[in-house]
Amino acid sequence: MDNVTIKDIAKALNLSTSTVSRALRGSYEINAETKRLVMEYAERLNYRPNPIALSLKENRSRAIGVIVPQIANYFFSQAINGIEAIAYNRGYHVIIFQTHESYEREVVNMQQAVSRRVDGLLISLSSETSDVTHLRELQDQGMPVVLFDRVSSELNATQVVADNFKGAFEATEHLIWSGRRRIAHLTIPPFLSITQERLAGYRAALEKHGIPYDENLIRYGTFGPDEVGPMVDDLLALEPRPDAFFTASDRLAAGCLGALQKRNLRIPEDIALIGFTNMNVAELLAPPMSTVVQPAQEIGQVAVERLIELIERKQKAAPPSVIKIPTTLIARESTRTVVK
Amino acid sequence: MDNVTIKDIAKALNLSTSTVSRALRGSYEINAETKRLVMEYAERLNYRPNPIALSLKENRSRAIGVIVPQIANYFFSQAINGIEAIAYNRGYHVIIFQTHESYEREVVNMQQAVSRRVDGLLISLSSETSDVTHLRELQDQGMPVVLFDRVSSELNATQVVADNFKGAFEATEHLIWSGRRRIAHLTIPPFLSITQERLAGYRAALEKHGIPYDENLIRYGTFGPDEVGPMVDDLLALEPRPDAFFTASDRLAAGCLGALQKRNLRIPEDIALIGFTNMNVAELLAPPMSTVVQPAQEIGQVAVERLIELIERKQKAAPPSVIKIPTTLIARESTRTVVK
DNA sequence: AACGTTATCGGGAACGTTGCCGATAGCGCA
DNA sequence: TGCGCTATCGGCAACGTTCCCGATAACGTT
Repeated sequence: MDNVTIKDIAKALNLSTSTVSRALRGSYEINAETKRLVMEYAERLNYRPNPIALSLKENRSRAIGVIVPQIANYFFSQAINGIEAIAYNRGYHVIIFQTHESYEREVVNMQQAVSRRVDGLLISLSSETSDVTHLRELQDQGMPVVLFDRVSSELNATQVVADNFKGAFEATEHLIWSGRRRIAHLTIPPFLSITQERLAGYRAALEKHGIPYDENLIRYGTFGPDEVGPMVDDLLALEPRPDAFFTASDRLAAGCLGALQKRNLRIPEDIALIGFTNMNVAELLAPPMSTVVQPAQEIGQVAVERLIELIERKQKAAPPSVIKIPTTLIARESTRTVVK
Repeated sequence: MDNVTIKDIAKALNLSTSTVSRALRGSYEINAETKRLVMEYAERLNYRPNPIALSLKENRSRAIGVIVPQIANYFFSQAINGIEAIAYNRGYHVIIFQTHESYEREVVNMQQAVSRRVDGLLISLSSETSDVTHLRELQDQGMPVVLFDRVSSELNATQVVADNFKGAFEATEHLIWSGRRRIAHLTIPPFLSITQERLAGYRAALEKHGIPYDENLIRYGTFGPDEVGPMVDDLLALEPRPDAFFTASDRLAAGCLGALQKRNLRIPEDIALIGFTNMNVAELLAPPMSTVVQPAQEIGQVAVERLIELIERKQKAAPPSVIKIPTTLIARESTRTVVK
């Protein structure tokens, strides 16, 4: 009852494998009657071409490797959702790898993806990754690579990101407009390009409104467990105390909110809070949290579209570029203007 | 600079492919010196065996197919997280398929997974799936299959689920203990086994406490968009009005919370709310939401462990069984006892 | 001296598919 | 009659790997 091969059909019908193969792909040089015979028999036996044999022959797998730090993360699961949907429609499968924020694991995953002969690679860098030579080598070997979200400017590859500068600029300006002037920024590791872009947006907004930039207000998380509490305490101890927190991720935003609640600080009266996030329950939090929404699914879709383009038109590929997907600011209770 | 094969090594070293192959796997019948030569050369050229060729030869792919309704969902992304982690350690890769709650898509995905020659299949049924003959046929063909979460009792396969009965029982009893007696249950489609189990737990708790079961209090969602609002309105119009909502999923719980807030109903004063969920921000909601926590990651881990066991010891496999992973009730503000 | 044993290696088939090159037969045409 | 053309099909190699079967030489044993 096992897998039917072209050979089985050939034997049963007293034909050669070549004939069967060509009949199945509707070649013009096969007699219509023979074609019908083969087709019917194949249908009856539920013949499915063996993609492994095809991969071996054509040296391609019709699979796309996706390397992300973590699947169980609002942003990445939404992005993968977008990726899978498009890939499916284009006849590609998606193989998932998690780095768990480990550089070493990222390299291993990359090698495994390569040895699996994926046709292309979609990657969002781990927070430990500061050196991208492994990816550069991969590119040099001709592997189509597209980065998304956690990208690196040191790589000459197509990159798809949210418009982090603009998003951060708007978030910061929104806080300023709502009366805050001492705005802390809790963010992710500094060598990630998205961190730098957001920081730049933050600084630009401060500058525009004549607020001096204070390095002490910036804190870099490391994705470690339970690190948000101490960071928050540290910031609250500053003189004068910050009157707003702008966080760079879901995890930091939620962590901040929890930490502030535990310390009995009122939001937005004592401290305003806005996050860079994809949480769809932001509105249901206490208080409803203002957010800069990253279009995670769209980022995934655009990234995989570009990748497939690279795969299928390898020669005359569009030159590498950075594609920015606009973010949306949603103001809620957590950044309400408070009259003192 | 492309992929080195065993043939390249053989040619360069003036050996046969057989010798190289055996040298690389450390066969005893190869001269130590030759072995060293081959190993060193392979190392230098960064030789990696082609897994596609291996797959073709061994008729296995070292890949596991995972079919879920949606990746961008707290439960499933956590489950996939657990799956990937274990699979990675056991040398398997994970290929993701989404059904988007479509039966048709589920069948197609299954066929694709088969034709990709996955070594085994992990599946959580779509909400449209009432007929499981496609899976039964798959099993009959000898494909190892493990179901998780959305399982079907009509299939003689290993199934890994949360202890839905006990979880629902505890949730309901918790509501009763906190003084509620008219408890509505918003749940998912009725032909899913988890729905039935939860409903049974709910009824058992009611019965234990002498509360009559009222069919009108049960509402079945269909995963459609914006369906929660009308369901809530409908329930609120009942006489007497329910004093508690027990929801069966993240989406329903969050939807309920939002709908109740919009209708200016106080939680827990007017209505208590408890969810079956995996949201890690439940504590940060307004009010902090009581939940029955499903161990999503553990469910994924156990499921993939069983699957790999099935794959690797196909003959003397453990008989199919239903594995229940315990849930945890976390009581928060949303179900606080209210003194009237 | 004849034979068996051991150590070491090569040849070739096989996994399933495709595609290049032929092979054959029928037919039209000069 | 002989040539070329077309329609239709088969043989074979190739993709990268493993493994069964031999092959060879050196050596020990009777």
